[in-house]
Amino acid sequence: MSNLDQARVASRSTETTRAALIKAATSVFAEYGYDGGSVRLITQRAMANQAAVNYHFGGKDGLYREVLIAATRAFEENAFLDPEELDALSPEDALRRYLHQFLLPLVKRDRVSRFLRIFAWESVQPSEVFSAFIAHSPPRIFRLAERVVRRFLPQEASAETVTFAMLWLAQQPMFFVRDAERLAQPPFSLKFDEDALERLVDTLAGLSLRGLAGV
Amino acid sequence: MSNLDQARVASRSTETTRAALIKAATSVFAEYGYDGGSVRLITQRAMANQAAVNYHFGGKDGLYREVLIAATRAFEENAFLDPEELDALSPEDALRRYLHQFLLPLVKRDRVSRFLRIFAWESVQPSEVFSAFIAHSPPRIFRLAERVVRRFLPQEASAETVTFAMLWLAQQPMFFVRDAERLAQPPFSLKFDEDALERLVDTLAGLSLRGLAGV
DNA sequence: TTTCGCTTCAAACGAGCGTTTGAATTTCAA
DNA sequence: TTGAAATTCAAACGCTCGTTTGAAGCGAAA
Repeated sequence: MSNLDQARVASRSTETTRAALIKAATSVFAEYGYDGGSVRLITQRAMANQAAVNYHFGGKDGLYREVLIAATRAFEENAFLDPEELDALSPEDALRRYLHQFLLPLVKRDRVSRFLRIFAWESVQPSEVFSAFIAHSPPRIFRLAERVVRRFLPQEASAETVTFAMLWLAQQPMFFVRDAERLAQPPFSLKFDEDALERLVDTLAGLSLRGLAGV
Repeated sequence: MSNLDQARVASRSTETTRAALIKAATSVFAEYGYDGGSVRLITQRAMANQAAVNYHFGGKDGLYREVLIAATRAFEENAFLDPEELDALSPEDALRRYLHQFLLPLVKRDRVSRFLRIFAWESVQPSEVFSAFIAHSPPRIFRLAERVVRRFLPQEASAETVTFAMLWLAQQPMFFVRDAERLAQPPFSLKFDEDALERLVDTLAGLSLRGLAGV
């Protein structure tokens, strides 16, 4: 009908506003978390009206859901890290690849970095939206980590041991990404350029592979 | 003067109110962080008047500062973990002791657990009060972790490597303590009783000592 | 050009926040 | 017992929050 056609044509400016809001919301939620990120700041950065959030997404929670969908899509992109790509590598290389990929946000301040930071917020301040969102599909970072640790652990390892090891590995890069800004200041004063990132990957891979005693 | 005497004597009921406020503030800030924890909820739990916070502590930030002081005192207590106690143990036992001590909050829902959770909040949402508080004295958990890793690393290890390894170790127990509630729910469903805690210490100690390849 | 949805907009609403106020109450030396 | 200082209290202030409202702007079909 003409209604639909109108909607489709008019959706060009609609999509502009929607996309600007999602982009602004991603950066705001990454900075301040879901509760701390205000609709006023989001619409200000998106150069949109405050009411636009409710008009296009039904409310703040609807906008956040769209951000999470975009984040999931970004992680699922094969360009980020393909599960089968991990299987093709040796266990050691798979581990290094995993660490490197999830530490990349330290030097590339891109969308993925902001998505990881949103996940970090959720680990301290879980929102209902996020809980419902991941209820039936654990975040990819955990599935990839499990795939890596299973390459190392013996077949007879208990499910609990696998889970412990998986969480142990998964949170290692998340910590450095989440706390990067704090670590950049005294008393740590860690500045992450590309060389420092490589050294960090080396150190973490060494620790994870052989432990403290093997460094 | 009589003024001072009065103040000293009257301070009995004053101390009651102050202590109740600090205790309530500790649990509220542990649950909701500094920004998310409201003065109204704190005074409600302490069964005190809202204005009491400003009267006794000058404001919300003053109360938070007192909580951080109490937290520091709790960590500095030798009963928690004595740095020299670590040196008396073998490197392996020092590592196990360190992990066990910082994972204890998983089964003991005590004050220390709440203080650790406040630190977790600060790693995502740093408050000015906290930043000023730790500016010239890094939290004990990091100093202890450095002491442990130095037992393992070779003398010629670079300062950066020591820092990487120290952070790597320090954040391992913090993760499990911080995310305990989330890990208790699907898809992980980890319930931490005392036996599970021992198994977790075993697993983490094994991973940290010998790495994934040595499990 | 008129008409009709879709979208934008400024303004306001109600709720929660930290803080202030000034009076009421308690405490204790004199 | 009296009087002054310390403490408590209910109420209100000013602010930010997410959301709602109704009018204005807009583009395309008629």
